Amino acid sequence: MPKSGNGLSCIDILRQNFEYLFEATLIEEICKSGRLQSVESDKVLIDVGDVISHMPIVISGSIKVMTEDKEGDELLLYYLEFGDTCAITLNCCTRNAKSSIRAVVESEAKVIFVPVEKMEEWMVKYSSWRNYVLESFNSRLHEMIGALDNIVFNSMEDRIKNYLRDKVFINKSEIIITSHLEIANDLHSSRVVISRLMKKLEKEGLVRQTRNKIEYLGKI
DNA sequence: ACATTAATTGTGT
DNA sequence: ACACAATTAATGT
Repeated sequence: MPKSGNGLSCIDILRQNFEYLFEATLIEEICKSGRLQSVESDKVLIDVGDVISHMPIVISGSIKVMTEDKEGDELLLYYLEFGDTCAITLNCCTRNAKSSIRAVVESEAKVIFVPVEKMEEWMVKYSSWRNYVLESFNSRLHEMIGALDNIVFNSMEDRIKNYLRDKVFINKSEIIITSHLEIANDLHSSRVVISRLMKKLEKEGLVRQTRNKIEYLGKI
């Protein structure tokens, strides 16, 4: 029994948002096989090592995707927003491999979960689906390349700035609720380094901060 | 309202 | 990187 949150059925939401992207028959199929779910913040949708049985399509809210190394340190890869789907999931599930990523809900989201078998079936059957999947694969890849050269070529200070800017954008709020420790985990750094740099950014007037809250004062 | 505790943040070495 | 101090939020009495 899928919760739709605001009383809209799955098919209404799909029609509303994907009308011009998918043909009507495909929308019906997605509705039949997929299940719509509202998920609260911090819920872990997919964890490292999980076997993927469903792929997510994000309707609203945002989802944070990261990897984890063997010491348990994380690295933020990219965010998923409206209309996005997770490319790595696609890769994993078609070959029935285990997930190398973790997906956590960043801000309360509505997500449609589609079983893997259907994905493949639709890839052949609907060109709109094929395009959607390939397109999404492509943009995820570009985001990851962006994240990579951010890491390689930018200083930690710039990485924090980018991180804050992204978070403001993704949550559509200048107010960021998070701790220095969380930022450190996301950026694969240490808490002390983040605290020092955040203090500096505060002095420069880019942010104002109180405990667990950062107010972004720069341009977006 | 106050004291206790836990978590977060700041700083010096 | 580590240790510790300072600050703040949460909780119980």
